[in-house]
Amino acid sequence: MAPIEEEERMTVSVRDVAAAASVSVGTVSNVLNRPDKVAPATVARVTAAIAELGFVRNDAARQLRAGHSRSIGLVVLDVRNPFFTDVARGAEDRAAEAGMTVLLGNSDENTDREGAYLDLFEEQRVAGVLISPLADDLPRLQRIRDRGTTVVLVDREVADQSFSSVAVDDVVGGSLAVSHLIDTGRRRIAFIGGPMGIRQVVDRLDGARRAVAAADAEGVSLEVIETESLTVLAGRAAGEAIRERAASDRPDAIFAANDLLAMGVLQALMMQGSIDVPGEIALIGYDDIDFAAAAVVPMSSIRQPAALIGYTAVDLMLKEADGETARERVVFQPELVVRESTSSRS
Amino acid sequence: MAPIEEEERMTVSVRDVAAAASVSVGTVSNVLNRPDKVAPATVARVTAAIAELGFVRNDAARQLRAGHSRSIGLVVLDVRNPFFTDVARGAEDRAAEAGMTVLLGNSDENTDREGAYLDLFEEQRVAGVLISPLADDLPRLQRIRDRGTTVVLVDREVADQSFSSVAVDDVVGGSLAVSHLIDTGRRRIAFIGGPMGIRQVVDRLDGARRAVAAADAEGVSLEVIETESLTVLAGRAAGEAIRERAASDRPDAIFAANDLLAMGVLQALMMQGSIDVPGEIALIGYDDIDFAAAAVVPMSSIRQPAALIGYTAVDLMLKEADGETARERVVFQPELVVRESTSSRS
DNA sequence: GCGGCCGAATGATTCGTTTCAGGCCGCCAC
DNA sequence: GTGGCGGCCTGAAACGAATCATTCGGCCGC
Repeated sequence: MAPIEEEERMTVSVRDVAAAASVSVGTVSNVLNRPDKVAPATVARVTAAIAELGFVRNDAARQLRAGHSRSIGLVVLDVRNPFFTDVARGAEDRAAEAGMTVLLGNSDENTDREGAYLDLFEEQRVAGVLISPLADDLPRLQRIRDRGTTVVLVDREVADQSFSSVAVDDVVGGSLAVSHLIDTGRRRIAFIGGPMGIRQVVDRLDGARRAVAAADAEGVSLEVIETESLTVLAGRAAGEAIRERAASDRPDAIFAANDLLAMGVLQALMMQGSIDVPGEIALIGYDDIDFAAAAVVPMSSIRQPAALIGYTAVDLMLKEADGETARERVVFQPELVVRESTSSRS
Repeated sequence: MAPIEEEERMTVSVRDVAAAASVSVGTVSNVLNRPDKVAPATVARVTAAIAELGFVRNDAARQLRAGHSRSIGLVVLDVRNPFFTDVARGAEDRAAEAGMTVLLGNSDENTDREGAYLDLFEEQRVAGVLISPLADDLPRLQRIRDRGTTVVLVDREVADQSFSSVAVDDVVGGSLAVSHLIDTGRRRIAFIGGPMGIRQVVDRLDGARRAVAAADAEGVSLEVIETESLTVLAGRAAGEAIRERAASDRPDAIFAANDLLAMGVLQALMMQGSIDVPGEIALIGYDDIDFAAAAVVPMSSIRQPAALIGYTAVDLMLKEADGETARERVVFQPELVVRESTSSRS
């Protein structure tokens, strides 16, 4: 007895469509790609056959022939960070304009995962890779580029012109944040952020240091509290550590390396209403994510044009892939957004 | 004068590797896929050649041969909603266990974009599609399924067993939320959510209605305020409309269809401290995203096991694709999380 | 009536990988 | 000495769409 045929796995190919419409495969391909080159009656016949058979193009075959895909790879540090989803949105918008797609990879601040995505994207022969790189593995990116895949750095610059890049000046951002704290009367400032392998963190801290150095005020100190990641959880841990200190030993202002951290810090400080923000401690974050404005205490932050960064990154990638321009560096300026969490002590 | 050779677009294939290592292409493929079947010395030679030439597998060719890809498509309503990024994380985890990848598509509550992603995924011959469908275009999904792509519904059930699905009982969730509001003494309840094309919204409203009907209290009313989307912005607009009403005309409790909306409503109500939450109006959201706990007024919400939903969805997809089991429906139960935004009037 | 031309359609070939039926060789058992 | 076996390797045949040099047929102009 023959086994029951479970499921008719119908794989309809151009050949089948061609047969059904009594034309050659070449003509089917033309209908698909240059319908104006085919006689209207034929187009109609082929289209009907496609609909009837439920033909769906096989992208793998297309790509194999074309040599490259119509997708763009984007590797970000943390998808759960609204800043990066905004970047992704911007990238998607520009990609859609060019009829392309964005594949989103999440390195989760983890070198191995970052590497896995890079491998994947290279194997997929994506048109380009946009990456917010974790550490300084530029040689690797260079190798990828040398093998023919365009690479654009997101939120990261590199001194020589070896890559196109889109970034925001994080040193200026850090400086803006801390100058603001000093201007509103704070003196014992703490920077919370990490790991120090991440460039953004280092730059923002650098900016903070410069603001302190440049301050036209006395007795300004800067304490650095390193965290293991840039998440709400890490922020909460850091905040709890501060809450447990003697009141005299606490900073009177905190600059968190991003809003996620800042939200965690805020939660920890306010737990059981133990520490008043901004009365006792002022708090400023970075990125100005949507939720910052809706926090327990509406949070001051440094705004970056997230969607625009993504949009521009894809733009540069397309330009470079076209060989149209030389590599290009775009740098946006951050902007201070003042809310209640840094208002002066009443 | 010959034009300068701009860039040596080197496309290294298995054939080149084979030549370099003096073996056949079949052997190179074996080294790549079943190294244990190849003599150690040969493996070493081939591996060296791969490294030297910088060979990178061409996924398109692999896929073409295999007939299907090692990716899973996931279409969500809104990437900016942390609930969905959590679902995506869960899905990624399960996919990674199976050596597969998740492609994330964002329909943005837009039918066209949803359709575009479905087309794309089908052309890519993904192993399966997980979708949180926008409206009731089941026939379309059925067609996709009939053409051989496994489809799993996420956060959506369907009466007959025509699809595997993972969902949370939103009617129960809506009921939980409103019962809680009634239990804490609220009477004039407003439901904020929309568009009504989205099933989750309708079900949560349905649950709300049931809770009102079942209430063991007098004078309970339910007003429905429809929004255009489930975003912070839409919530803010709805909240502003309420703030502008005469105090006597305002509800004393609001149930928002998700936390994003709720955050927007909260922002609007508290603007200039005009309306006290929960004193004047209690507020409860849905999803229990991380930021809910850190809101101006820590927000009560209905918790769903987001990551688990994603994980399970991939799991069901893999099972169904293996033909291992019949289609399966998994339903999780939501959970009430009480915070300050619904505490009783002091 | 014929050469020339043009739009339309053809179909063999290509992309890079995996698979699979064989082939070769050395070794063991009889 | 021969048959059989297993380990290792080979190379041709797919997979499905796109390309492009050809061919076909009809029409115009002379």
